Amino acid sequence: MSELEKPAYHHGDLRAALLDAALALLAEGQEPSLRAVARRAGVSPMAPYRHYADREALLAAVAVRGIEGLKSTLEAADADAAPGQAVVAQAVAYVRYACDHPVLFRLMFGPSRPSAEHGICSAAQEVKDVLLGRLAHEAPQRFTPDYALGCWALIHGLAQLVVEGLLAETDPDPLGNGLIERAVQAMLTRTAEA
Amino acid sequence: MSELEKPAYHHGDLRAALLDAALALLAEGQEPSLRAVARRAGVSPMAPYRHYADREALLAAVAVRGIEGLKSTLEAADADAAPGQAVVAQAVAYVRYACDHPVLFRLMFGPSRPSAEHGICSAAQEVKDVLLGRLAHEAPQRFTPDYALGCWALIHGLAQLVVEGLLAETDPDPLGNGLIERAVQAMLTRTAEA
DNA sequence: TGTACATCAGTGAACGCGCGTTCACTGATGTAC
DNA sequence: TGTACATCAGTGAACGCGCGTTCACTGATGTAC
Repeated sequence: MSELEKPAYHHGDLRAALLDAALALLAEGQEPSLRAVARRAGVSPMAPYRHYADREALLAAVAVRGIEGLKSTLEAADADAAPGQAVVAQAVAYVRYACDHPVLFRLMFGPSRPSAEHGICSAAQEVKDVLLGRLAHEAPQRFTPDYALGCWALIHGLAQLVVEGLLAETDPDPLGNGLIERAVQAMLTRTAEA
Repeated sequence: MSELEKPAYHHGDLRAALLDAALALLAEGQEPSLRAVARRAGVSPMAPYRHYADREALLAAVAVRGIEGLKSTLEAADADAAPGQAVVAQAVAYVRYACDHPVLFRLMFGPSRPSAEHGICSAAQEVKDVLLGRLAHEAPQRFTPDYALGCWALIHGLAQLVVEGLLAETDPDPLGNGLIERAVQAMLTRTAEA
């Protein structure tokens, strides 16, 4: 029918379509400006303002979606992991997610990330909880808030270093050659220092 | 004399002055665009092109200077640290440096960081070497490349999380209340897992 | 010591760009009677 | 069931902005003879 040919004046679910458009742009490595997102969604530059207060609000929604995606990825890795290997498996999944979606990853955790009122802070904390959830359950005696933060920082730092290419010169393929696993293993299996 | 009043047509050391101008802008939290840097240095928008090929080259020079600054800070912290506390002391110094210069820190390690040919990759690796230098010397048996990368990632990740405000909701002052020390300590003093 | 001239280091106007956002609008939808 | 009208969801032209970079230039410096 002509329903399919002529784009409806009323889009139906432009709100979601805008999010998808932004994610598509990010997947191509482009910064999702308001205009670019609207263009991608096949809509005039002003249309997004019906659904988002401004540029920041739209990007915040995208960032939250990215964090949801990371959480799902971590949960899947956690479910598939052998006993005692949950943290290492999730670390690899974390870094891979960052590498697969570098621009999105920066938006989620980087400087252009919109401010706290959009709930990104707590969404990020949930990432930490997912990361450490199984460990807290399996080995509660060694699980402390400080340790949890340390693990998150370790994994997040690895992801940052890899995604920004800071290891590229010495190590071109840290996911492929097992460097990530080994670095995490090395940090988790140290004996007491003092 | 009038030497001091009228700005010389030939600046003298515009190259260095441009770097200082960029750092001053960064210290104020502004992005140093080419035009803004020139403006700040009291010079026409085109003047920087005498000294830097383009925007990227100038920012790369700024980033390298930032990395030098971080290295000096780490070395000072290392020198002042009690035996066995070098890594923790340097972690605190690392995070503090990031908090003191958030925009510069992002430029050094973030998405806008110019690509590898400007030598930032290797400069970053030197940061790792400074971080782990004393440990390699004091306890060579536990020092491995994997462990070194893990330590760097841990500290770098903490700095990222703090500077981007991702801990702000649960922990408003992680440097003041010792959270950083405790998280690093917790990671370094674990007993073997398997 | 004086002069001609090449080179160096800056100026300043202008370009085209994409951006976020404003404004007044119009076509489509839904609801009350 | 039909109609009037409010509301909703989009359009499209225009704004002012700062940006990186181009171009042709000019004033200052240094060097060879």
